[in-house]
Amino acid sequence: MVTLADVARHAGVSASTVSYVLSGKRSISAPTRERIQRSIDALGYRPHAGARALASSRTGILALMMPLRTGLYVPVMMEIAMAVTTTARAHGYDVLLLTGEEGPEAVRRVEGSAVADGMIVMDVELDDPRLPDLRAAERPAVLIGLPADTADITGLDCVDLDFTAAGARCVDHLADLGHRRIAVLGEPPAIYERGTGYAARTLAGLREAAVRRGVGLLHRPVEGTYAAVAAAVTRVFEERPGTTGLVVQNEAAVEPLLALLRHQGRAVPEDVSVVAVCPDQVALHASVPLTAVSVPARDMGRRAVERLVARLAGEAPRGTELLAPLLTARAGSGPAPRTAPRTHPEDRRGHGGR
Amino acid sequence: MVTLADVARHAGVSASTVSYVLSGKRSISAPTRERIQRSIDALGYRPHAGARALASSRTGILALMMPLRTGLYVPVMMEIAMAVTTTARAHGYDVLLLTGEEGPEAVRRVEGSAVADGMIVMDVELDDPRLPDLRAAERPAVLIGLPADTADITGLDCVDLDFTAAGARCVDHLADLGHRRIAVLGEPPAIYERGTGYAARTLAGLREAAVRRGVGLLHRPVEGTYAAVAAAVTRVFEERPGTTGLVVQNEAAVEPLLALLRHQGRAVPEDVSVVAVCPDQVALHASVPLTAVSVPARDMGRRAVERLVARLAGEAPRGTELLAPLLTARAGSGPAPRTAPRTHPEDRRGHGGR
DNA sequence: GTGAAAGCGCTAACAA
DNA sequence: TTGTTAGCGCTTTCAC
Repeated sequence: MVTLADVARHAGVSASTVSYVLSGKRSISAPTRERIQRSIDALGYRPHAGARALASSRTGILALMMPLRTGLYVPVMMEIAMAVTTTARAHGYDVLLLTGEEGPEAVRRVEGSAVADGMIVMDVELDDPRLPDLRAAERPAVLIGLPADTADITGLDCVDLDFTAAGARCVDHLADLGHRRIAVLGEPPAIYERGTGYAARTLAGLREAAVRRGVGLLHRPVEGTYAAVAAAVTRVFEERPGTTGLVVQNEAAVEPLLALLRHQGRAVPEDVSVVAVCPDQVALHASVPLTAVSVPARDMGRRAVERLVARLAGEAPRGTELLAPLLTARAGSGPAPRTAPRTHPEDRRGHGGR
Repeated sequence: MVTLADVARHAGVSASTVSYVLSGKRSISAPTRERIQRSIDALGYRPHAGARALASSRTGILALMMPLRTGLYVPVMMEIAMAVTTTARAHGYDVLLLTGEEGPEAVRRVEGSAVADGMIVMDVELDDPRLPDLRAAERPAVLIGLPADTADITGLDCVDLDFTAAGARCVDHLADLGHRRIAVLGEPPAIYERGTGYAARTLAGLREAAVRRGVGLLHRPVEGTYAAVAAAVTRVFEERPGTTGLVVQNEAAVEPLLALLRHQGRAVPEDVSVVAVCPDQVALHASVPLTAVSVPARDMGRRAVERLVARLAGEAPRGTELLAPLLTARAGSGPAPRTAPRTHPEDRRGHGGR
């Protein structure tokens, strides 16, 4: 293995000079620097990560804590992870992958063994058990998601989509189009029960806007299966026959929903408008391109890294950063039908796949 | 920060004794070991990862190189990554996430800077540019996927599903049910062009079995959009009207396909049988539970880590391990219809969503 | 602008 | 069974 000492000898300088060429923390004369650089290239030298970590107490690694028990549809998580990784690389960092299931222990492990310089935590719950350890930690952490308490005050650093505004935006869009009765197909019940912040905040935004705009709102958590979606939608139309607007926040439910509406003979958007809260790609590739508030997974991952790197450089103060929701109108939504939609004979038949 | 020396002082022993308690590489008397353990707990000591890496030249980290440019549907990649991470943890390793886009340079970086003890490489292409560096590396690597040349001979270590057998299994299943004309909806053209091994191997298996069983086989690469699937399927039924068996190897195409068949009035499995090559979860949660050869993502990740860990322990020789395909029959496939399916008026209409 | 040298915290011979 | 000690390869003060 080629060491820094080898490079120094080859270039006829001292070890410290080589080190300073690498770190740029000292001005080096051009000739010396070039000579050293040639030696580095000639010998194929790479600094030993462990030695560097020991001497400088900086590892060049960011830990990313990612949920393990995501269900079937995980593009958002994946996109965040990849954005984190590429952004980190762009700043000279590598990414260590931790599973959320390790819980607070993983936080302590990273902190105690100095295996990473800081961490990014995904899938934050309203009352997350990792928060105490994250607050106590020396190393900076950035959360993707918001816990229940006001993050600013408690010294945490958060990045997230403004889901409250996103929910409101969906209702406003439909209300602007003349829809008076809206139903929401939400994430599976387990997500709400677990205390996942984004789901609760979206719902709050939906409700606030519904009250403000004077439109009726029905909320149904659903599993992402065809049968579950069919059951929920059928009930909605039975209980609120005049429903013409649908909001979906459940990636797995999007295609089942569209298939079902087609099956029931409800045209989108002529009879029913559908607005989704999901990644742009999902909305775009659906069998009917959907109007959607996009979940900017890439931006979230990127911003989280940028904040963390800034903190490591001693720059930024901590705080909460909410990304503004962006609604893109597509074929899935249109003006509310002027007359109540005709009765659908399918409403009385059973649905749910086969 | 608590160091090993602090623990030694607190317990009244030498540093090496503490080190040996931690590593278990030396027998320590019970009283001493317990006393030291109490000191460790009392002080909350954690070994410094960098110091350990420097002194022992072992980092306790496995690098995982993962494709970045996976399309929309990535459950398989995600599941492998998570299986790798949890299995690695179970063996005392952490996982460093690298993007495949870094290419051979990432391999050199890991090798040169000793940031990980070994690596796992996903998304291996038939003639992968990373192979030379992987072969030259001191540190062991395990590939998930097979390159073109016989891996055993060239000293690489591979884990993968036996996709050739998987393809054959699909055709055999349909042939056993009496189907005589089979069409394959494959991955997007780019996947084949890129030289991704699994797609080519599956196709080889499909073709071999088709010849062996004397059934007709049509192969169509498709993008995972409703429009693309609709176009491909419509063409298939026009060109081979008697087609009653469909094999899908394209996660994104599964739901569009089922929706389209429903739309065309082709009952599954009465008119058309559908067999998929995909993760069990995808097959199970489809709007029609599909007969499928499951891609055992979890097992692949687990086995890759186990092999790598064995190599790091100096045990195992390198070689290729192909996991046997397992076909699970579900509602999506049934006996071939005895008469040719009726003509579908939809065949003459245009499809493709909206 | 450059060099010398003292660690960083741990492991693993070598000694006892 | 335990202790002593020499590094591991790099960073960074201090000195010139």
